[in-house]
Amino acid sequence: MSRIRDKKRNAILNAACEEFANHGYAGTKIVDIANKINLPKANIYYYFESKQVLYRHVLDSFIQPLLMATAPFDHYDHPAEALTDYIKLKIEISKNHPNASKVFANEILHGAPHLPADIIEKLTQQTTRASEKLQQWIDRGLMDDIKPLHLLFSLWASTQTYADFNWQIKLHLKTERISDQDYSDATDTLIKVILKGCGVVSQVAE
Amino acid sequence: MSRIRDKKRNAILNAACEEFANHGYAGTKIVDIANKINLPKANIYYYFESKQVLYRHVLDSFIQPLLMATAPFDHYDHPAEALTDYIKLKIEISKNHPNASKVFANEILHGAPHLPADIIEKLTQQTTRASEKLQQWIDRGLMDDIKPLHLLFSLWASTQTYADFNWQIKLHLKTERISDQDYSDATDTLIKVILKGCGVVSQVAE
DNA sequence: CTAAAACCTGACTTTTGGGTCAAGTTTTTT
DNA sequence: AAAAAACTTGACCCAAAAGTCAGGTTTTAG
Repeated sequence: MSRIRDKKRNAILNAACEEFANHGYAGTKIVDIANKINLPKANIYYYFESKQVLYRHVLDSFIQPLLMATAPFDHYDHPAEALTDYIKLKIEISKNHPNASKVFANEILHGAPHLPADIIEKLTQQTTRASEKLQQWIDRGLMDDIKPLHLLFSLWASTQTYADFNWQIKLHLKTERISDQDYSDATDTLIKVILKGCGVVSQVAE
Repeated sequence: MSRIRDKKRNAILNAACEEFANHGYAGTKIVDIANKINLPKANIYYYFESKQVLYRHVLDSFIQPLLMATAPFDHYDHPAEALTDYIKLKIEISKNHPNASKVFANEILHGAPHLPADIIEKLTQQTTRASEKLQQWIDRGLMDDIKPLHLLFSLWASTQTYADFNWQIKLHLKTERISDQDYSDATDTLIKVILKGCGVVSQVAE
């Protein structure tokens, strides 16, 4: 049974993701995706009926993991653990899936013109849940009285930036590639500042 | 002397900025910019010789204020004041110039393909200066030992997000327009979390 | 008032890039 | 081994969007 299909489709999706990440939807040419993996353009159209459809498949291919990032807010019942893990997870995603993050960022930046409604629905649900969890912790005195949504916006942006705006990060770190050490520094700095900044009580103290 | 020129060029630059912000460079059509201000397309070409040139002028028209955001790091010699003012200023910019911020964000997101070298140079200088200032304050014990660059990345991202990703902000705040109250909440939350998170000593205590 | 300069624009050309297709080759199935 | 199915691709088509221009109108300078 043809495994060629799966293999090729995957190669195309990967190349497409990179192109869409670097040039946006409108700025991406099918022929560039094709060239990147040494295929004639027509071959792309054998596997994906249109640019729109290809883009949708790219979105689908990574959207689930991205939406899963708020999981720590469900898994733990203490802000120290949850915030720590959330930051770690989000930085990890920025490190390992920068292109996916960029495509997603592009989408949001332009008002989500291609995001299917069910994805948007899930996005709001995740955020609402995380926000409610934070409010509970605030009410229980486990952290300072801080607007949960604004904290989430800040966390989201601060972690996302290592993928979305990695050009700038590299520029200022004066490096060609953001190193493991840099990601580690980013994670540590964020965890330190956010936990202390939110007045999260140490877990053992509970 | 013809003031028509200045007036029209300005109207075009504004319309162009909004279009470029919402659709990116490649996704923006000259005819849409023209329609937005009820001009025939050819009129745009009377004032700007090409799409590229128009885009450059849009960048030039707002880049100076954006680069000025780090001024508080030069004006003050204490992290409490400097960080507070920087956050206020950046949120103010996100509030008042969301389109400029978006165009800039798009540029960075895609690896700054159109940013002139001198702008990039200024950008790194500003960041370096702010970073050095932070390090001095850390050395003088005015705040915790935190990686200055990563703190700056976080601040930049957290404030920028209210312009760049305002679609998402609106979605989660369940509002059509981010209100003054929301911007105020954002500013307060950020100042509170960051100052405390960085262990910035209160100014009077010095 | 008039000539020059600046401005305006409908109709046009050119370029770009998404999408198609017919005529192949390769792989799979029986 | 032969038929069917899956895959491949060069050459093409076409719509959209960038860009041009000739011949007009309006504004400005003297």
